[in-house]
Amino acid sequence: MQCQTQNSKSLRPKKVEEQELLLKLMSVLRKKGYDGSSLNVLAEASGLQKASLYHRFPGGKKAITDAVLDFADVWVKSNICDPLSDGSVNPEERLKQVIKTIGIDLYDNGHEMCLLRALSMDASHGLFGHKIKNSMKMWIDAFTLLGIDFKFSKEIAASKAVQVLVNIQGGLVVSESLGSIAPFQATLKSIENLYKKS
Amino acid sequence: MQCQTQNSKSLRPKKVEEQELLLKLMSVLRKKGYDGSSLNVLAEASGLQKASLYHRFPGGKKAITDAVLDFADVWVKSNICDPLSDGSVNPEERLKQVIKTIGIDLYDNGHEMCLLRALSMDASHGLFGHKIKNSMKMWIDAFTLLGIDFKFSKEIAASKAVQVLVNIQGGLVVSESLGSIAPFQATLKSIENLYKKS
DNA sequence: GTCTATAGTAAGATAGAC
DNA sequence: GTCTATCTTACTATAGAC
Repeated sequence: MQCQTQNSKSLRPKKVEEQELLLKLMSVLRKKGYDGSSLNVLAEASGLQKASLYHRFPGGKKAITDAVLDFADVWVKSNICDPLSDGSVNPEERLKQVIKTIGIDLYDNGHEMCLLRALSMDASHGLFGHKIKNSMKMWIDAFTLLGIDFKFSKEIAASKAVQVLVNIQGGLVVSESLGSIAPFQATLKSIENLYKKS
Repeated sequence: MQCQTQNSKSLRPKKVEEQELLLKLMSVLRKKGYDGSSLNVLAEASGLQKASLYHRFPGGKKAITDAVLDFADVWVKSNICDPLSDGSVNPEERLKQVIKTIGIDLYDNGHEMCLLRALSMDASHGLFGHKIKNSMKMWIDAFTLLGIDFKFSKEIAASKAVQVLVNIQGGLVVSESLGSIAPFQATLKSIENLYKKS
């Protein structure tokens, strides 16, 4: 996910960095969804012109969204999934840290939307349904492994993992609808309780 | 919500019933969201031409969506909120029946989307945010009253009501992402457990 | 109340200069 | 690699006949 090809000389128009470009494009897709993210909007947000976006992503809007989905997957794997199964930390601490990452870095305390949900409407679900499903599975598998480390059975761990995702997604939707981050915050708290041994 | 004005004579082109018209329009908005619901699509789904839709809804797409949101509110009030506070039935039975209504009639076992969520993206949130907030509050207030009938404190009842909405919304999102109704079904079950006294 | 036809605008996408 | 300019299509919205 770094810039691999930088022309050695003649850097007049200066290539926009892939990573920050994808971040800007992702920001638009999260807010506006697929149908609402026109190339005009994507171009303005990225600082490039439409034709430049087509040069970077010859497949147009679909290719942009594919790249953003892959970029998000890499981020989630390294910031959520991998920390969740880091054997050098105890499960309680892992969960606590990851919930913090989810709340702050990923969703900005409930102010940011979920990319997968933003792409869940008819048109984009048809185009990216398979990737969305795999990304969601990645989350659930990671939390299932955590549940097993908590000594829950495989079945209980899988059930709790689904509940985690339901709580995150539902908390985001309700918070946005009400215009208050309180439901999302309460929901993150309740996820910790899901794994409390009692 | 019935047809109030039917021309006594000369019913050549036959007016399309308001109720079934709104149902067809709502179906499109739920699936495709605001940006994805073009007037061409809305016209085709409704069986009317674009110009006829403008005649019925002079404000265009925004007016259509406003009418659909009002229509949905009436449905939810009479099929969800009112039954939840029906004093002639005990709270346990009320909850059971309403969960059945939510699961089957409203969301078709998790196959149908939530209208409020479908309208939650940037553009439509800006236009209908106030109505979305009020509709969501209506749900929460109704479940809060139910919790009070269950003898929970006002605060606990309000907290449980939010959890109900979080579970419904989250269950729908996760079910759609995974392409399986199981998470939504499990989520509805867990709502009943929220009100189990023990 | 519904229709066909059309105006005006914004969309996705490409060609070619620098 | 980025840009301006342009093509074609789809969109919102309106005019006017039946």
